[in-house]
Amino acid sequence: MDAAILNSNPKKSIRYRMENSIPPTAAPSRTAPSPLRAALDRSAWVRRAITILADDGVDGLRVEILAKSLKVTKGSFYWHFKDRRDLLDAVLVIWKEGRVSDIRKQTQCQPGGEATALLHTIDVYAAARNRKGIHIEAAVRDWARRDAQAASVVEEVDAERLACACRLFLACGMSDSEARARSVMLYAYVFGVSLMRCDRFAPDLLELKHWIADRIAR
Amino acid sequence: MDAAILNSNPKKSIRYRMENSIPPTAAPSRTAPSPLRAALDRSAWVRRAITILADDGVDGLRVEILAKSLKVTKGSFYWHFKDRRDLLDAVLVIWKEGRVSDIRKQTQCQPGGEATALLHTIDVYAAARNRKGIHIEAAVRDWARRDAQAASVVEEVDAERLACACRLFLACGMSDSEARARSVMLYAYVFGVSLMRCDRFAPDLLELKHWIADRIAR
DNA sequence: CAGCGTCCATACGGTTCCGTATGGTTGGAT
DNA sequence: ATCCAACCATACGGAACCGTATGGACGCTG
Repeated sequence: MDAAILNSNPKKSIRYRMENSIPPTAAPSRTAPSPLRAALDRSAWVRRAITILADDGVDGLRVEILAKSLKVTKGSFYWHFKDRRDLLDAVLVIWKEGRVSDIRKQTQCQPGGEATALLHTIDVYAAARNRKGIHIEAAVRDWARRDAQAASVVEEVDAERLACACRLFLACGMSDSEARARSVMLYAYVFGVSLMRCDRFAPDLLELKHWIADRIAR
Repeated sequence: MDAAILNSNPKKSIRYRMENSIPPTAAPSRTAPSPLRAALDRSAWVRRAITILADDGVDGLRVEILAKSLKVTKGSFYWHFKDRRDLLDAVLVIWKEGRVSDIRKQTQCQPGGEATALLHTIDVYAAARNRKGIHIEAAVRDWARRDAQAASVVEEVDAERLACACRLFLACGMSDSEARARSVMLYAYVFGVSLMRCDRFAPDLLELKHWIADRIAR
């Protein structure tokens, strides 16, 4: 609701062939044709970029590396994107959309099922199985420490997640301040475990996590 | 081609200064010579390197940037360090020593004061006041995602911290598994809050933090 | 078939950074 | 006075990348 940043810019699909000042004249022609070798589109570049981001961080996300990863040259990249910054912004938009839709899906529940939905949310987000998502999350958060745009996106995602959790806590009958405190505790814990290396300290990590989740949610 | 023969210096294979962090206790006559412009030593380089690491991450820690930050050229750097990796290893050693000694200092207490020591530890580590330490922590942890050496150091630091907290919980009379679970929850929370941007969501963050700390430690 | 838009390859100049080679300066020991 | 070791500057080759310029292949359309 309060999302002030609406990304409804219709001119976002400008191709960057030349710096001619002529905007695309509507171009109401049909969708992408299908040549024999499937042409890459923006989303394919962004998807692969997110994979590289997860592995190597923002500073490791280089256009020539990315192009080589897609078996093309950067001549293709600069047709789809104005520059590297343009790619990074697109990555942030896609990541934000995915995180917002995901947290809404994870926290939706029937009336009365809020407590189990909370435990489910903690379980999903604190699980080590979704390693790629965790790596992306860590990379974006580290990126946000030095980039204002990334910081803004992280803040919006955090706000959405906190609001989703808070809604569940409130539905469980908690006070406003307790619901907010538990929400902060929930996500702080979830983000924290993804950073820690406690395998040696806690061989029974799964049981510990269940104990902790129970203590956060109830 | 035969220019090496003209050089009368027989040993020129190693130009950079050896020996890592152990101060030379031998060589009694060798005190610090004080030229007009104080010469840099390894620790000065490492200290400044950690500052840059906090701001720009590992990938932003470049030897030419670092040298310029110290008002010298990299010719000086390569006298003190074998290469960039040598500097990074030294950074890890110094960081680890500092974190281990710090957590031991924070968690030491008189018998009977374990509960307050726990609250104090949470308060110190979750406080946003030590911003530089948080940034270093985040940078090192992100670094550890792609570097085995850094990952090893992070693991050791985490193990030491978990052990320190666990000791306090055990002294409070908790069972072994509960003490370990609470330790994991404590540090996961502490690391997590340092990553979150919840100012907008929780204007009364201090009260929330106290509520959370009480719930973790008690 | 001629023309145009789409998508990609190639080539190039420029910047940043690494690591090495080598020379210069300084202060203390001999 | 001289020599040496500590410490730093300068210069260089090479690699990795960025962004631009330009042309080519290919399919669609008039």
